[in-house]
Amino acid sequence: MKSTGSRPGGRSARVRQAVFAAALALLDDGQVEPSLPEVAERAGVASSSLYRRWGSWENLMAEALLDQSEVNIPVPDTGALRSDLIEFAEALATFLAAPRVVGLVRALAVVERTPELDRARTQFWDERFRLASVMVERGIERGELAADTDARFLLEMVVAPLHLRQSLLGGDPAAMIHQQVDLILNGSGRTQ
Amino acid sequence: MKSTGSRPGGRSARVRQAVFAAALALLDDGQVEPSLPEVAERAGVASSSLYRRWGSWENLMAEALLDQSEVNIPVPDTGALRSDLIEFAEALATFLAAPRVVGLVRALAVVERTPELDRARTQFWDERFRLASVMVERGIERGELAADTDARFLLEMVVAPLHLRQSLLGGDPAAMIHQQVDLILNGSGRTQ
DNA sequence: CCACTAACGCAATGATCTTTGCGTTAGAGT
DNA sequence: ACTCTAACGCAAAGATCATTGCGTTAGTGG
Repeated sequence: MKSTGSRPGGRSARVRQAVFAAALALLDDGQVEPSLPEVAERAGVASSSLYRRWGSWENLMAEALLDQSEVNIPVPDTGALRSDLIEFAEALATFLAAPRVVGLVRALAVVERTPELDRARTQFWDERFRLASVMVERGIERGELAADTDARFLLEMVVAPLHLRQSLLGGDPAAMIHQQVDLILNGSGRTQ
Repeated sequence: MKSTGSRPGGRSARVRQAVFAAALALLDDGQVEPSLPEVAERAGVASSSLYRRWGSWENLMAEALLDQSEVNIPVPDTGALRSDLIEFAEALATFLAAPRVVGLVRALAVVERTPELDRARTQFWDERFRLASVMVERGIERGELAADTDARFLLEMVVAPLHLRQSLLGGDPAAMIHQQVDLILNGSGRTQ
């Protein structure tokens, strides 16, 4: 049979990668929301292909996001939870200020809410929180936190203020990291 | 003399209000970033007037934001800081889910950063945190918090996770409000 | 009440985006 | 190797955005 399946191999894959690379490169150049024709030209493909495939910049970004897994913060292991969280938060603050990441986050915030995209976004964030959770787990093993500590919640408390400042308030996210981590650890019913 | 001054009265003021109302109405309809012609048509004015006056959707939003002060969360006074913060956070969570607010927040997050907009945004947030600070001040007066408590920081810790879930993560912001407030108060070196 | 003019509306223009038909190309299946 | 077809490129057509010149309107100041 000829199959009814899609065709993700070969040429399509090359176009896909070229487009993602071009899109991210435009973000790096400071472009906040490039048009599809701009992306197409930079990628060396026809803009009609982009319109047919993604339809909009937001949809393209959402896919590029899930594709490029280089969107990661290194998880430190300094031997103590407090310094781990501070180091992680500082790396995150720097990371969030990069043009590419600003563009990604904006796109994520604006993209149309479809069931597929919701699943993609959930998967994206779950994965990142899962990676960061090892810091909390090590903290629990060292006895710095109660065994039933909600790692996801704790990490949300760490990253949320950084995101808020970066995307809305506009201040310096890094300025309050120590204050934050101290508050969170102090309030997390630490055992020591 | 004939003066060189501007002319903010009468007709101009009517156009201004009509445009702001139309812009917010479009946000209510789910439009994230309406074009100036769209706003103009809804407002019943010529689009050329919008281009001359504001030049872009971003500039228009900045002015509309500062003009429409109806963007406020009622500040509760229940007699205890914990219940004040919980009530406030729950109202905020509901508020953030309203289409108009989703639009405003998205617009604020997506808008290009110009010096004017930075000032407008800073003023906007300063004013809102100032209003909410009375909760913290009353808490200090009641002896629930240390006198040198950083009200702005504490409030950022309250609102940040709600914003994060609403605009990025996608979960239910209200689900963790108690957990949040307990953590924050517990970690704020409360005196009781 | 009259003169002045900032701000407006209208309409033409050019730029850019978006859609669409059609022929072509290059992987996929046999 | 050969066939099939999804996805692509090209280019035309239409839609929308953005700019600009010019006449008109309605507050402003005397």
